[in-house]
Amino acid sequence: MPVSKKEVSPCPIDAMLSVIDGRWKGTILWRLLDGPMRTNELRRSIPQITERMLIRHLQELVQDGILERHEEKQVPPCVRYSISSYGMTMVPVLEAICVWGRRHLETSHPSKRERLPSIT
Amino acid sequence: MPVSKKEVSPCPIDAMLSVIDGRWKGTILWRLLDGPMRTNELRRSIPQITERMLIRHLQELVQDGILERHEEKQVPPCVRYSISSYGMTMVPVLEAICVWGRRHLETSHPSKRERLPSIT
DNA sequence: CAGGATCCATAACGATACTG
DNA sequence: CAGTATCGTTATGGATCCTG
Repeated sequence: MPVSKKEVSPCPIDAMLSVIDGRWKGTILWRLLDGPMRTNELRRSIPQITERMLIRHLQELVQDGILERHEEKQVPPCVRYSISSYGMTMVPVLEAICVWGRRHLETSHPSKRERLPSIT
Repeated sequence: MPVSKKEVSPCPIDAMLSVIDGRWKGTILWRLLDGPMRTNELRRSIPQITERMLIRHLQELVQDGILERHEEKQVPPCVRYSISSYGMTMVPVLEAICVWGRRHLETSHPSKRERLPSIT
């Protein structure tokens, strides 16, 4: 087991996790995989999320370059969020995560001590 | 955009995140990708981690079936952790995460407001 | 409708001392 | 060496009210 660059570099797993981590980010991305959505549309589609957390997470995802925010100047405001082209590079990984996650859900493992289910 | 089963099932992304989520789990798994390690060995390889969190995370990962704990009965104790065969099913996904994470680190995105670097 | 501002609860994490 | 126990801190998320 050779000394790898692990010795000196930050953990890339964490690098990605830091982007998709947050109580609802996984769910938000999951929803946006189907296409752009408006803020309220997203909110309704994730019943348990609060206004605050939705906005917060959306902003962070935008900051990280994963999402794009399209605002149509008008009253009342109309904002649409979509996965950016950079965010798209993450999609295959997200899908792999989905696949494993789905199997894990079925595998009905003893300890599901967590955040699930996020959508009921 | 058809109505998918998303309407009724928990989010599979979260399902997987719930397993690898935790301040140091990503890093721990990342290290174990190279092979089994002893508790203290792991600890030394992740300087900033505290005893408590290491043990906690290891236990959770074992509970979730991702890790295996091999204890050799002797004094002083010798415990080795390794990725279980179930955990192995997750490895390709972890690797995909690593690949994206590495690119993301290089992409030097503006907001790296997070947990990084976890290994200095 | 989108989102800012406040206030609060608590889960997650960290430091440290201790035990078989 | 591996793991417990206790305690303090802080980050995260939640509830609510408010505004252009």
